[in-house]
Formats: sequence, structure tokens, C-alpha cells
Amino acid sequence: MSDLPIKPLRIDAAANYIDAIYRLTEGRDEAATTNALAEELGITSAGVSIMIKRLAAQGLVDLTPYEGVKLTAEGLRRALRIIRRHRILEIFLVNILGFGWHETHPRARALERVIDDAFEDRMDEILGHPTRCPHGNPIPTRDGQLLPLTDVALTSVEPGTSGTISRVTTDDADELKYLSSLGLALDLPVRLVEIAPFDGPVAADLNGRTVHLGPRLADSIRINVHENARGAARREAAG
Amino acid sequence: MSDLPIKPLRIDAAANYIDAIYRLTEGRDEAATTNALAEELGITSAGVSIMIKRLAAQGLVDLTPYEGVKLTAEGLRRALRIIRRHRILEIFLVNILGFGWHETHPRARALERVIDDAFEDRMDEILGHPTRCPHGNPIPTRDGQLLPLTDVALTSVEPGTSGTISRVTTDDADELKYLSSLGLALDLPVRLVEIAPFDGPVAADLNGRTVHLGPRLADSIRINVHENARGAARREAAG
DNA sequence: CCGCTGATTTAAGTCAACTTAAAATTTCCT
DNA sequence: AGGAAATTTTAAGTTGACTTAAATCAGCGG
Repeated sequence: MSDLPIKPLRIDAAANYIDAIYRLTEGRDEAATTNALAEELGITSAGVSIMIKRLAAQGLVDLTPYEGVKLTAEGLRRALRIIRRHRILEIFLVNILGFGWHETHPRARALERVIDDAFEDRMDEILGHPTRCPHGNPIPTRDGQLLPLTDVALTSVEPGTSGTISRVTTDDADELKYLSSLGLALDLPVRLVEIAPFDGPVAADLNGRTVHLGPRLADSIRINVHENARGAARREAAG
Repeated sequence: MSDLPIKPLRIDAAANYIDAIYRLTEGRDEAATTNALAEELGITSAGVSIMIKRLAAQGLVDLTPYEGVKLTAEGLRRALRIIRRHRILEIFLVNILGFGWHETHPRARALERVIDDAFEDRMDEILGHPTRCPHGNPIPTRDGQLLPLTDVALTSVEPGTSGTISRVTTDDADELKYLSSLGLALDLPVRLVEIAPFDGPVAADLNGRTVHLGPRLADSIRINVHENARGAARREAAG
């Protein structure tokens, strides 16, 4: 009649921070600032300040006071374990449970900190070892390897450039829902038509139909440029 | 980039208590004592004493000081919601994820307090609206109905009585593992051969083979007695 | 290079859910 | 019924993860 006491009733808060720091520093090489973390985690900067000191003491982050934090090798290892779990869960929620790609994020977030390795492995196997999440983000391997991304922002290429939708970088449910209502999905062919000036709308040819997106939303769309594309990417992929 | 803040970093402790109280009072009509709860939850009786007062203030339990607690109607409703979630999760873990029946309990326990109604409904649907968990316990309906059990303890029938294994009431992984290693599974035909005196071993014919079990373990096996059984049940089903 | 602004850190307090130790209550035994 | 033993409750302290308010620091504009 006895089970595991489920002793720690509080969820490992460190994982929350590690995870947030990873998201904030992903790609760009800068440190995550206290304020940015506070915003991301929805708590005050004072709280963050205290907590990151504890993380630093545990060797999970490198802390430069009044500067910000970066993950240490160990911190990064942990972050990638969580990211892997998160993304596999997202695929699981979509492929097995039948949720839409806009319904996965908070659920995966809640689940990722209670499942164990065996659970992760079963999902991975059932799903056929997926390599990316429903939004196109690559899934780190168990030992923390992450495929380098070759995609670029839709808004970073010359008008006329065509490619394939590789990734969507927003987590926002409403935005994702709207995008799929436009018929947008991974691996669809897309061609940038025009970017209106002064933060104007972005026109793109999506699988034959022309859609118009606000600049912020367009920015979250990543594409792999076709080999024979007419225009060239203006800059490298970001975040 | 923002998600739900996952604000309450602490898991709803009340659910833990409700759940434990249900398990302790299931079947028998007595109140759950402070000590029993403390044992079940792995905390001190002092802590339980404080907490159940809070639960009482919330109208979830009826508290008689120095006596114990019983669930109120509302408390029972909540307990049954958790139990339902738990048992559906167990089926899910076995049927979809491929875990053994001894590997489900702690995992379902961890998961049951982070999934939402939609998740529960998807599982229920995918599983074809199962009516019992892998250990044979009935699954409450969404509105808290629970099928009355008609099974009795294997150790409560006259030697010679035959029936079908309906349920196993232990949660212990090792015990469950051992039972399945003996070839025991739900719905198998079984016949009580003999109960040795002085808390002696219990001999049973299990699907043709005779197995010998310690009295405690045998006690956790429930059977539905065959209509044409030679012996009659000695007492009603318990716990 | 002085001072102001905004970001960051420290200090001190809160809250839930515990803990240990002591006090109160019930139960059991003769 | 009387008193020891067991159980339960109260009191007071601890812990983790916050909070608000005050103090400190970086960085730049003039």
C-alpha cells in the first residue's frame, strides 16, 4: 500500500531557470540579464538575482554580477535534457494524443518535469525517434548533440527568394493557431513576395496562395532556402 | 516567447491528502486516522494534523478531533476525479507506452496532478473508454460514478471454490512483478486449493498450475466467484 | 568627471508546507 | 477507576521560493 512518498512537493525550480536561460541565450552568445529572466519567468528581478546565485554555487551557470548569466557545460547539458524531453513530448502530444500544434507548449512544459528517462525513451521509440518538434525545432540527442540549423528568417531573404518552411519560433497558441488557419505548416513551399517598408506587412506566396503577415509574426517563420533560389539570404539564421 | 508562468511551483498538496484519505477509507466506513495518513504520506502526524484542519476549513473533509477525517461529498468528488485520472493513466502507460503493470503506479501518480481534462479525455478516447485499470480497479466515470465491486478476496472463499482473477490490490512493484512472474494476470481462472493454518501459505490452482503464496500477498488477490462454484464465499468483499 | 537613470543586488518580510518538541487527549490495562 | 501508553494536537522553528523596499552599481550625457 506504500508508494514513493513523492517527497519533494515543490518542483525543481532550478530546471525552470536553466530552461529559461537556455531560451534567452540560444543562438546569440550573450549572457541572459536578470531583467530578461525575470520577465521570462514571471517573477521579480530580485527573486531572480537570489536564485541565480544559488545556481552559480551549484556550478550550473557562470555569473558575472551586474552582467548576467551563461550556462556552464553542466548547465547546458541539463538544459538540453529538458529541451529534448519537451520537444519529444510535443511530438507525442500531436502524433499520439491528437492535439494541435498550438496546444502542446504549456502541456509539454508541465509534463517535462515529472516524466523519467524510461518514459522519454518509450515515447521516442513509439514516435520513431523524431528529429524535430511540431514547430520544427531540432530535438537534441540523449547525449546533448543538437543538429546545427541551416534555416533563415523569412524576413531576412530578398523578395523573390523561395524555400521551404522549416520552423516557427513562436510559442504563442493564438499565433500558431492563426498561422495554421492560413494553411501554414512545416515543409510547405514558400516564396517571399515583398516586405512593406516602415514595419509594414510581409507578403508571401504560401503553397500557391498569397498571405499577408504582420512583421512580428513573419519574423517567427524560418525557411530553408532552395538551392536554385533567385535571391540570396541577407544574413545568417538567428535565434 | 511568453508562456504560462507555471505560477504555482508547488503542486496542490490538498490533492495529495484527499487522495490518501480516499485510499485509506475506501470500502470500510471508518475515518482515516492522523497516524495512518502520516504513514501514507510519509510525513509526521503533526504536519497532517495541521493540514487536515485546513482541508476541513475548505469543506473537503469532516474532521472529528482525536478521531480522524472522512471525505465530504465535495472531497469525494475530487478524490474520484484524481482516481479516474490515475487509473486511465495506468492503462495508458501499459497499453500505449508499453510499461509493465508493476511500472505504472508512481508514474501515474506524478502525471495525474499535471495533466488537464483535455489530456484525460484524449487518453480515455484513444484507449476506448476503459472501465478498469491494469490491476483491475474500476475507473470512475467523469461524473464520479463507480461501479460496485462484486469480487471477493481469494483468501475469503472455501477451499475448492473457483473463479476468475478480477483485481490485485497491492501497488507494490516487486509484489506485482512477482505475481506476473507466476503467470498471474487479470481474468485468468483460479481455484483456491488450501489455506495452511497459522498464517500459512495459500495454495491456488492458477490456470492449471498450482502456486503457493504468502498470506499477505494472497490477500491482495480478488476474484469473481464462478456461478457454479462448489464452495461459497465466506464473507463479503473487503477494501 | 559629475551626476542621473536604469539595471541589479541586498535586506527584510511572507507564505505554504513542513519539522521537532512539548502539551493535551484518548485508550487500554489491571 | 486510575494511570501509563499511545495518539493527536499545539507551539515554535525551518526551508525554499518568492515578495517589496531600499541600497548599490554601470554607463552615459553634458
